[in-house]
Amino acid sequence: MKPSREARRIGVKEKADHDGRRHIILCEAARLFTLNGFQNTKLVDLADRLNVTKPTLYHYIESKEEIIHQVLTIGNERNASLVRQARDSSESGLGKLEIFLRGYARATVDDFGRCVILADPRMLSGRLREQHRQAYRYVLDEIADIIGEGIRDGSIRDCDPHLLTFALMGTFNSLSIWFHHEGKMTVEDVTEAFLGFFESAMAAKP
Amino acid sequence: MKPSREARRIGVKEKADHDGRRHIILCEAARLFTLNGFQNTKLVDLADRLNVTKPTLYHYIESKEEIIHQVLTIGNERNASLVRQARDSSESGLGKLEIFLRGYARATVDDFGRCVILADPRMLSGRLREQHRQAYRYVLDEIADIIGEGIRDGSIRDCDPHLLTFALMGTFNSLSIWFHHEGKMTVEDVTEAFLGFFESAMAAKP
DNA sequence: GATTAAACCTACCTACGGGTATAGTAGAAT
DNA sequence: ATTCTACTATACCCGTAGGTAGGTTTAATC
Repeated sequence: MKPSREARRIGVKEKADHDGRRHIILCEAARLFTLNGFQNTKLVDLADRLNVTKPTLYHYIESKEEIIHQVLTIGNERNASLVRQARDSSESGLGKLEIFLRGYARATVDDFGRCVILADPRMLSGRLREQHRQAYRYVLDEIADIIGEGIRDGSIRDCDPHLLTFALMGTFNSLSIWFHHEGKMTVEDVTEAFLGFFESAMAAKP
Repeated sequence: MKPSREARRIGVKEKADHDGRRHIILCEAARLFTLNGFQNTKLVDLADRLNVTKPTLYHYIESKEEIIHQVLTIGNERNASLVRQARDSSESGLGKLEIFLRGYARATVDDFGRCVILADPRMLSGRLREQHRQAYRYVLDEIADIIGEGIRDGSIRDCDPHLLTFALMGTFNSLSIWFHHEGKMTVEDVTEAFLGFFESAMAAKP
């Protein structure tokens, strides 16, 4: 007497092909990771959320580590794309930096962005850890480059570009910890306030 | 035929009474936690580092969770003490804020300080998590208070105290991730640079 | 309506790591 | 010497969670 499996096969979700479902899994994983942390998120939890059992997950993914890695890759990719978008604009260094930061702030408060910031890379082993480290590093270096450009073109006050990068990223990354969409401030509000705080660091002295 | 236990009982370390040894355990734990992460630090690793076996550890501590909690408590205590120290000085709001931040920067790059920032409180369960949350929160609220005081006494530019707190703490907390004592800059160097970045946020407009 | 491939499930294996039961030793006090 | 306490080790338990073997359902296709 099978328990009347009426609407089975809903599983990972009605519509969507293999890759589509795989992506749904990653989204839900990112959500759970930010919600409960990586180590606290069991594969069964993930499966449950998708109305599926664990082995079904393994139809779409190779291992838990792969899920984490994929989530981080998606996040890193987007950050990299934001950085390119800023860099390829025809603004001054300062302008590019602001373009990036406004995009980054928004990215930082969604599930993938949060994972990138909150994930402890030591969770990953060997090759994957190195891969993530490089992707993360790439963004930081590009920002430092943009800042350097701003210093040269006179739009940003002279300073150590890497230090300013760390300071800015530190501030904006903190969003992923304390910012919640239910609050009274929007990400945009906070972003403008943050940019204001760094006014003197970023605006060149006459 | 016992394996010639020459200098045994060295264990947790020659000199030091019970509480002393307990503290040594916590120090080494903090070191390993910052080095390898919490979840990646096995109790056996900790025991090994102290030339002791796991059961010996349990002579001094109740559980792994207790170790983590104690480490966090030590870190939180020190931060609280820094905050009080700043608050009880007779400086302006801005002066107090700077006193705190200079102390905090130094605290942030040692093992206990790093644990406080890098630890995922979700690791702790129930009461302990709440306790840590409150201790952490206390520091943030006090800083916001100090900033508020600075705004009122005219030493700090008008702004949302909580937002400035998040921005500052975000920047300084990032130290615990990327700062290494082997680098060419000292914490003090970085601190002054960071304070410079926030100059316009913190210096009141005339 | 039989065939097939993708999707899915039940039931299991296994490693790992926190924690313990138990027993033994060192040294101080009696 | 005996005994007591603090300390340490060996050997084990056991829950948990990642991962798998192998069979079943679904739905599209012939």
